[in-house]
Amino acid sequence: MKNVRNDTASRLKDPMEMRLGYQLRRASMALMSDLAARLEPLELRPVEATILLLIGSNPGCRQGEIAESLGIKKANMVPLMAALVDSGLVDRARADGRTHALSLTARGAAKVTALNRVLDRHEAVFRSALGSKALAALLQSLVVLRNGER
Amino acid sequence: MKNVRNDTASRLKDPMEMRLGYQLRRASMALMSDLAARLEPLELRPVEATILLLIGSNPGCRQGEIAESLGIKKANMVPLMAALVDSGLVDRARADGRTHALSLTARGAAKVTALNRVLDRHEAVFRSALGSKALAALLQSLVVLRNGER
DNA sequence: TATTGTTATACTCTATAACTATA
DNA sequence: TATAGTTATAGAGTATAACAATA
Repeated sequence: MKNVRNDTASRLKDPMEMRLGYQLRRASMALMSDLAARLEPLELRPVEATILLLIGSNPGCRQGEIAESLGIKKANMVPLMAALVDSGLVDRARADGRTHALSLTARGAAKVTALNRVLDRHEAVFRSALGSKALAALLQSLVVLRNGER
Repeated sequence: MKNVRNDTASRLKDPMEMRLGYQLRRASMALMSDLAARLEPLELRPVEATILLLIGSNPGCRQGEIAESLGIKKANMVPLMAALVDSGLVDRARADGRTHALSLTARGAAKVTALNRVLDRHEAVFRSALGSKALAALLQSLVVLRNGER
């Protein structure tokens, strides 16, 4: 016997069980950690993956637009984008004197193809755990939470 | 006119719109940021708040149990707990030579009371945006995602 | 010998202010 | 004068390894 207080496994009583924000965060962490592990073979982190997807869907976009869309400060985009350009996945073409038009290179596009396959497999696990009805309701609720916050 | 591509506000097309993990993370961030702002008057960060709640519900628990329950490495609990003890919210009583029994001080208990009021107000905003049926389904789905991850 | 808490440390993420060069 | 991108930097958050005291 390991513990006096509790035969099963000394689990603490959890007062956050009914707290929406807490459960949301823990669920999000579970998915993020699964995703990060699955992206490792592609040598991508989750942020880099979302940036590539965004550029792929919006060729010619600016760095600041991506930052705004992802909720990242523009200052923090600099090293992220530099890494993607350096590894030959993103092309940065001068648009005017202060803006760059971003697009995927051939290697970047191939990476996005592989990436989407990984994402599909990643999501399949969790989608099937929910069922399609609960899944649709969940996605809907998440949008409400994200937009109705203030 | 600000932009050539899009009259409205130059919003990028969002390929992550249907991605569960992404929406989960963004919704979680929205709630976390609202919560952090509401906790500021109490001089608590979200982590500290959850630690206080956990100690309040599990008087006599060990530091390592809290770390495990919250998914925090025990090494990172040290400065967190030290701060809570230093500010007079948590009492650390020697249990045996290597463990401490944690409990709330009177000030800590009062803080938790105020904290629960803040949490209730915080959640009310988001709960009412969803409706009680969607809310119950959401909480259920979050638990499934968190436990069925592997 | 395994466990609890600790130290030291490094790496990532995030936030702010100030700068440049262009528009 | 405002904007896009950049630099530098500071603060959180998180991860690992190694250690002391104790069980």
